[in-house]
Amino acid sequence: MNVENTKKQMRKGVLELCILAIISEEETYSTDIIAKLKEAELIVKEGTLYPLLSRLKTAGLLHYNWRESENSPPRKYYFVTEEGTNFLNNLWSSWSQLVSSVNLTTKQLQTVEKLE
Amino acid sequence: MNVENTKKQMRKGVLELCILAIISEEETYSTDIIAKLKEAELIVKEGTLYPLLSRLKTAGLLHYNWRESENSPPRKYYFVTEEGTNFLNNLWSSWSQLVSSVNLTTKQLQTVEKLE
DNA sequence: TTTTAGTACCTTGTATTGCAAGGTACTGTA
DNA sequence: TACAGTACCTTGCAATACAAGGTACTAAAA
Repeated sequence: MNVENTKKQMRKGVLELCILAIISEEETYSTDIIAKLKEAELIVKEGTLYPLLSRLKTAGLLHYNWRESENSPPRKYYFVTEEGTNFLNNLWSSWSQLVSSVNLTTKQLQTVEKLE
Repeated sequence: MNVENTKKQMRKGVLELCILAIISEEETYSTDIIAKLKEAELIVKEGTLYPLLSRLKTAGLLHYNWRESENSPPRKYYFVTEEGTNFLNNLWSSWSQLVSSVNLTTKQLQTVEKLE
């Protein structure tokens, strides 16, 4: 049992929220999504992102348009459907509730942190 | 793809943090742990908790003492080892970082929330 | 023309974990 | 002796992050 591993596990389900949030802000494509996640210090690999986008697409939460680009192959620009927006809102409230639950169970830790 | 399911996925790894935090606050046993999680609106089933406690025990992060109890079978009272305390601190900082990453990627959503 | 570098797309298989569903065993009471 | 309540545990499944591999397009260099 090691921290790095648990760190990965903690992200399960959360990436969906982040990726939907990013796409809902602006139509975008995979490499750019990875870059934006990286800015927020969330390192996501292609092998993670592509299957995730496919799942969201299949579930009708995302759609995409092909767009040409200079000096590179065409890109899939994703956007969030109405259904996707609802889902995103639900995810957000689930996440908010999880954060508040964790805050309650880790009160002690937070106190220690403040004392330092 | 449904919200309930993703909600479960979001808990992966987080339960370790919460359970270690609860035990670190006070020696306690499984049924009581479940009750405390429930207070924080985290519904955890026995089939989740027992394997988790076993893993943490095997990894040397937890130990336990048997204690008699009135009107019921003996209980395993768990406590966090020194190694477990280190691990807990690492989990806490991973969690804090995840929260801050999610906050960054979902800025838009939070703004919407405030406007309501 | 051929090769290389960069970008963009995708798939397969593995490890991990939450949980449903089932079970055993101890205590005190009816 | 039977039952209810508590406490413990196991097996098998579903879901997801990711390592590791691959294809295909563009443009510039050899």
